[in-house]
Amino acid sequence: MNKYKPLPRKFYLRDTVTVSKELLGKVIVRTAGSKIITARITETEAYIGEHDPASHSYKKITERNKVMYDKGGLVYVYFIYGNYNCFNIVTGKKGEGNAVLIRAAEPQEGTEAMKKFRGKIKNIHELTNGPAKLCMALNIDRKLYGEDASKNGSVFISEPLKNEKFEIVTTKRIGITEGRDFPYRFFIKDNPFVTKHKFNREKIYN
DNA sequence: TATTCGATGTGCT
DNA sequence: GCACATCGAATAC
Repeated sequence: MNKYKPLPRKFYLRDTVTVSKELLGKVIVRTAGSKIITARITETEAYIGEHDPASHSYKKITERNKVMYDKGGLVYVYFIYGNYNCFNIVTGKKGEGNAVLIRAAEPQEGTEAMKKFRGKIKNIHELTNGPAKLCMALNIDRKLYGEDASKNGSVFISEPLKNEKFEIVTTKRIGITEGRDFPYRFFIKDNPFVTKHKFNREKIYN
């Protein structure tokens, strides 16, 4: 378990788009007791409070979004559509209101545990290829709201054990009605553990 | 294979 | 009340 080390705070204290892209290929480490689940991030979206009407932080601080205005590296989990959770990491400095939504990942360690959390699935790609699926597989819910992902806690982000080369594809974001034209969705090219969507074919930069 | 639609609870108006 | 950063089953083709 000590093979994983949290990325430092300063990683998150940067431009949200930069952090979104650089989170690709990093590893989510989820610990619960002696068990460990890890998954390599394959898809992210940027939400930027200042100019982005799709962001929960576009208007003002509320009980739900307040952690987005705290310092980069904290975990923002929100509940959506009556059933699901989504996992985000706050970026930038205190007061800015930015976050990166982790939309998909590639299971590494603990796949049996993930299957148990997910229930019946037909194939392994369905385990984590969507923001709510990822949360189910990693047993992430609002209890983790405000956790520090730059500390060695129950959930954090680490460098991968071995770096693999990949290309990044940029598209518009998925599943939103406002601010849909911003090219703020990023995923690893040709990786099967990515949300299936027609935007995958309408990529914006190579 | 592509598209539609219901389930579901919380936060904000 | 209603909209919602979704999923998965059902329907249409």
